[in-house]
Amino acid sequence: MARLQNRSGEGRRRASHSMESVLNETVALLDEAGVSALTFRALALRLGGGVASIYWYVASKEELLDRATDHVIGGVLADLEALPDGDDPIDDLRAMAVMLFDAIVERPWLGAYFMRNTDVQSNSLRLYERLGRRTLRLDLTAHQRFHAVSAIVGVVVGSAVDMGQEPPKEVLDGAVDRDEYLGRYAQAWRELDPEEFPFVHEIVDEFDGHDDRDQFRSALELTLAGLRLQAGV
Amino acid sequence: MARLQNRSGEGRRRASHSMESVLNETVALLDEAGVSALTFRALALRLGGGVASIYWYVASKEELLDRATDHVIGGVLADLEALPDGDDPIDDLRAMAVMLFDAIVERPWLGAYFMRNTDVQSNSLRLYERLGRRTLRLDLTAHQRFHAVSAIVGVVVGSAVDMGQEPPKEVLDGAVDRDEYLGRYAQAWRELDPEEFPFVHEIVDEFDGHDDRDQFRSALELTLAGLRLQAGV
DNA sequence: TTCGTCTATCGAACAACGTACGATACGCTA
DNA sequence: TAGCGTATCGTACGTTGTTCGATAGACGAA
Repeated sequence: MARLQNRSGEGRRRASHSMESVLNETVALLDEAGVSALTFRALALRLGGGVASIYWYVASKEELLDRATDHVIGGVLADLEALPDGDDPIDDLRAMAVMLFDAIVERPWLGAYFMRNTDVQSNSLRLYERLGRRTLRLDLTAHQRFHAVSAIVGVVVGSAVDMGQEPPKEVLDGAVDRDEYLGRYAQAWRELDPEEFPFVHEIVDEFDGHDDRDQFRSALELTLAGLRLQAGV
Repeated sequence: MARLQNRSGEGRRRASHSMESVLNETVALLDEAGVSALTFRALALRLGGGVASIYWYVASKEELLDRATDHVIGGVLADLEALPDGDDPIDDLRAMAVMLFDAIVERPWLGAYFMRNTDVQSNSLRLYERLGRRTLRLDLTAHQRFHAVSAIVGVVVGSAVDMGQEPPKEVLDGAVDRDEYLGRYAQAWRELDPEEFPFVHEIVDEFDGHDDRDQFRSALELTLAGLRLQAGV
């Protein structure tokens, strides 16, 4: 039945893709509706082609995600390289970390895949290099340098993973906004026994309506302060 | 055909579960073979029952993972509460963070689910409270306190997420051990252009065969040093 | 006992997913 | 025109989370 439509002449055109278009549509899909929306079928639909075609460009979904991640990290890297070198390496590190974090805030799905496989993600490796290079002017051992950069990346990723969790669908639908969602948790916390949860009560107002960027900045500041101490600058 | 076996009299006994046994087998499955091995069918097999029975205890896989996580966090919490209060709150915080981290090292799957939903994960909330309470004796604002505890949890989770990634199956099978796996990456890095990747070359020997615990401890130390500075103690 | 009700279990089916396979269209060179 | 490498696609397979309706067992009321 349906086969008759495929006779040729009148039949549906074959789609024509490219690595670029595949990655772009993958990223668009991830941006619009999160990781759970990225399926080979949905992606094929967007590309106007068949499901199996995608496998010509990518061997698995894992590789698709790695490549999509590296694709957008490439953009972040370009922005990062446009950043001028300042006098203070630690200030530079902060600026870079904030930039990376902002990119992940814009695309929360990044957090889960960033830096997962530097074979495929060559831009991630370049970004790691870029970060680390700023530590070369600090008075540290190679050991300390390695750990310092890992710590900074850890702060970024750690904060980002928190936010990378797909919010409940009520929030995704827009039926409930983020502040109200946070507020519900805050309310539940407020109803806890103050004797048993003194700390939670102390900070519940801070938690309610808090900004993820502030939280990240504070964590980063602590790490950088520690690093500054270690480097003696 | 197969239906004849189910006549009764000679038929298979009905299984009898409990929330405890469901969670225990879930944890056992996760411990033995990782998140990808946790399927309702595999779990049902272990429990000696049917697949649908699990849904009497849990509404979804997500809830199963949340409850399983909270189940083991309960144990960690007990260990944490056995820890004596020292003179220095920051030393106490370090001890607690290390304890939590060690628990996640033992069960890498924990990292991905810990603290995801404090509705279900009441033990995680208690653990958060326990951590935060140590900051009450520091000279900080509520704002700073909130961020400090978030930062510490962030360091733990951030380090743990790195390690929580399921290793390639060659490592899981035991065909390749972790050091050799790290070594391959190190080798690939060593073959990069030293002009283009000076930092990667500087730290490749540190990366090769590095201990995740060291890496975590260093990151934690930086954060705690920053916190100590902030609190002025 | 007999009935009904509440708890718990289970087989079977469903839709959606990642993936494999074989067929085939298209553009090029010989 | 024939052949070949590139690229596309319909289709099917096995596995997954989840749903549904049936039903077994325990226990108190009649």
